Amino acid sequence: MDNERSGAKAYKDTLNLPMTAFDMKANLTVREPKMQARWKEHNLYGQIRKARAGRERKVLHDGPPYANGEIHMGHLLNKVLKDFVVRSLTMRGYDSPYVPGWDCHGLPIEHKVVKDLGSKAAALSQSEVRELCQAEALKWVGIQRDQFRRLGVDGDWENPYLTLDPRYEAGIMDVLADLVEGGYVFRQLKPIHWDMHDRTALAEAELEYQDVTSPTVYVNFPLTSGVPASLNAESERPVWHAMIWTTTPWTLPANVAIAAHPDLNYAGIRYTDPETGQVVHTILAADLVAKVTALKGLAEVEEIARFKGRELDGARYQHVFLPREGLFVLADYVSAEDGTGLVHTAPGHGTEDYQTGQKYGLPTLSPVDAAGRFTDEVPERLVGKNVFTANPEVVLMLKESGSLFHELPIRHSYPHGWRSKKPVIFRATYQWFIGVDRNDLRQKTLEAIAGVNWLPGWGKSRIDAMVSGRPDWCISRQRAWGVPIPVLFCEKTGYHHLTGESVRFYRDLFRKEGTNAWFRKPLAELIPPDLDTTKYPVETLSKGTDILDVWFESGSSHRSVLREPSYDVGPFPAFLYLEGSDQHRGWFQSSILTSVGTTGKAPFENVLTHGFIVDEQGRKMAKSGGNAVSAVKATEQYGADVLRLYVASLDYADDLRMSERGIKETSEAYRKIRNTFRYLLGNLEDYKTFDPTTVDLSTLYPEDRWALGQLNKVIQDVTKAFDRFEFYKAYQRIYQFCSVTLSSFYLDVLKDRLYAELPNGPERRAAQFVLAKLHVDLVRMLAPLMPHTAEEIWDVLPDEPGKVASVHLADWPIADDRWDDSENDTLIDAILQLRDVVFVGVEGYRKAKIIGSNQEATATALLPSVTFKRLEKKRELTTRLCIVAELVLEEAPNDSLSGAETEPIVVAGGKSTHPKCERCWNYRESVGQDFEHPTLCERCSRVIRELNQD
RNA sequence: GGGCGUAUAGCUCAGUUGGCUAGAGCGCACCCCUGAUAAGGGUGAGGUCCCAGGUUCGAGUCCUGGUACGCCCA
Repeated sequence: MDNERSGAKAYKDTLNLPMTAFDMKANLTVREPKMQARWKEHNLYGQIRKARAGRERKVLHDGPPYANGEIHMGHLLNKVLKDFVVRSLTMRGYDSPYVPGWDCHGLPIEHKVVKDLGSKAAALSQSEVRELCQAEALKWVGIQRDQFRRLGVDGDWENPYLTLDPRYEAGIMDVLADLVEGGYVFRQLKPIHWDMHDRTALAEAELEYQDVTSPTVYVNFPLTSGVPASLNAESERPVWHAMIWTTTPWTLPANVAIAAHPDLNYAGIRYTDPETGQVVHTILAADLVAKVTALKGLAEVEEIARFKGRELDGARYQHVFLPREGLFVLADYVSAEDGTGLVHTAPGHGTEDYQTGQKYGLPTLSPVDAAGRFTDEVPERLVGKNVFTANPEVVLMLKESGSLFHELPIRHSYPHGWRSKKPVIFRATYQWFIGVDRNDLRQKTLEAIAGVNWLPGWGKSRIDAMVSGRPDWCISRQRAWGVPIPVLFCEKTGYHHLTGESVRFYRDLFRKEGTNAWFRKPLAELIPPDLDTTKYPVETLSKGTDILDVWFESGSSHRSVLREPSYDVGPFPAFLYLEGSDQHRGWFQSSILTSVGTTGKAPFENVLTHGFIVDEQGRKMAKSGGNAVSAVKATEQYGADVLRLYVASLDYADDLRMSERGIKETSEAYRKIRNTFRYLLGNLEDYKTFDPTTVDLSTLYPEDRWALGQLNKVIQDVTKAFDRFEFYKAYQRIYQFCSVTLSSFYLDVLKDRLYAELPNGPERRAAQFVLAKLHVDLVRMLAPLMPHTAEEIWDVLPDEPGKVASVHLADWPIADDRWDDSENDTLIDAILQLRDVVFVGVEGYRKAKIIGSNQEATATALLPSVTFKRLEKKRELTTRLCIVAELVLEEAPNDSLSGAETEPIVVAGGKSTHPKCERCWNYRESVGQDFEHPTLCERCSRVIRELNQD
């Protein structure tokens, strides 16, 4: 026994078992940062730029994330997808630089800074607040940059674009100057949220909702014309009224219209007012008649007629306490939910009212000053009063005029200022706009949209609908942290100076000193050359205090970055923009509007969008919802390549479900791929000393040629998938190839040859040639998806002529048609079909404990005639691919294969009667025939003999 | 409430112009191997194709109407 065992041990030492320094354990959290440090040290990005210089450019232009907070899964998804694109374009041979950007201005940062300052905020100048905001923004730029780099996203991280960079700010001015010159920019009243305590404008995000009690009134406005015909059937022709309801009586002085829904049913009713005894004819929504009249307990209400709201369109009425007429208009937002179904409309005091006003060309009245007091545009008894304290007075006026139907308080949610905690109002102020219909901007933009390739295709209809329906773009904000609208205005005349020339004057100034110059410099130093100071003396001038909408800033990146030479990411327009589908309203739209307005062209040729990260159940990931998976923590725990692979495995066109479990499953897939490479590397250890060009291609086995042919198909499919940005198809193809084609079939079959044949014999060298080829092509296709692991593998790969220092400098693999052999493919496919059947049969013997491994098994298969004729002369090959001891093939009589006449079946089998070769563990007839090596098969004794000769 | 989108095994995805007894990989269960070993191999079980109508000889695929979820508006 001892002898035998030591003999087996001696034979084992003659095998070529796998051996590699490539670790099975990925340990990505340690390896990846090291790899990244190496890339940084060798300036890999710079090397790639140099290597691709002069090639055709395909530029993915980065949309700037907001420089605030740690990165989350949405950032990870977006940046990783971009990295897939940039890396694959680069490997395909394009010059594809990537300059990441950040959106640095805006409310959230300013809000945070002011909040942190607390009571100290009031003591600081605007410039000082801006300094703090800048520091805050730069802090997050630094943090996010490190987190993006940790994901393996490659780009020009040393020279990113920041919207607070003077270069960038100058570009914004260029865009503004062109738009001003093009006649798109104008000033107009618009209602905004106003805190009358702090005398400041508030953004939506600065509102806090609290319950308050408000006085509400039902008011009858007398019609002066356009009474619906059905109400005038009677001969008496009474005065008809329209009844409105409002929770803000103080806005009635600004009333200019009453809105009805075109399709809603309205009723004309007659009742007797119990207080005055007057008979009143009025109109309100038919469904609300009962509810409203019940408020006053009216006994007798007579309905005269019904009609659709659209019949009121164009009718006129008399204001109840002002000497002017108002107009009946139609609006879809009107409902019969509450009130009267007729909406008091004051364009100066509400967003919907304003939009309706714009549509009908109504004036935007706002007779309220910054402190919330009525101006002298209202009846004298109201002038100077605070709007809220004036409410009772307004009600009194309604009573006196006999128009008040009813009054009652209600409790409802009402917006308050985040700082003052006081109720806010809507107040119309002058804002700057870009007129979407000036110079056919909307039409031109729609044409530009039609010329862009939107992926997925529905992106086009989405943005088309948005642009078609959007109102004029309000580009001014009443904040400190942003790019100023550089306008000087004359306090005496109200003249506002904003011209192409003046804006370009500031462009040059900002380029040198940044926009802080606007806030710091005395006005005398900010006089543009084209401002006539004889007409508008300096002492009558003031600086505008508005800043630009941040969407205008980021929407100017096609000018500030693509056309800014110091960034080197041109040309304009860009090859691709790639963002979440929310950017159809955001960045894509602000970019195309400013680009069409200034150049007549879209800034992008292709726009690719992705969905949103949702949790396992498909619900959105909310920071507060407790279902969010932290991108930073997940990267620390599982490694960037695993998360990248996770992203790659999902179809991003739709929403992406992400969960801890999903990451774990991807880790499994990662390990499978890693182990497949480890096996390849383990069998290539001694291949380094071999020149693959000396391989005689005729020594390749049929399965080798087949495997190379399969690789060709993978290359073709994966290349197509990358071309279409369908990364999940690339991932699945590669993964299933590794798992099924290689691991469970080809590599399993290859073990015998790799381990047992002569190390440098033609049999083993042929196999190694295939392994090397598989390796070098697969690793390059994986490089965009898992750059760290690909590089790690690349390091271990045998040196070949022309092998570059990094896989990321390598070229994309190309299918080699030398391996395409359809006849051979048909043969192997037939064997694979047989193999499946044999395995089912063999599994039965295994379950019955007759055999253990396949190597012990024999089987007899009945084959359809066609298959039999194809395989009968390939018995050795067939047996080898099935990894069994013996396979007997028999031709089936025509009638014996019931049903499926094309399918082989296994009719007999069991354990082989041949002895087991002690070296290769195959059961072979030839074992025992060699006198010197009685426990070996013929092949193994031959190999041993040859080994001993050396 | 409106616009745009999505819905096939536990998970990720295939299912061309209607012909499916609906596929793949992973996961899972069971088994084998112990010379890829914190690896590797095999077999197998999983699906009212979101729901309800309709067109058709026949619908996962076409039509209509819902439901759920997401993005953007209101």
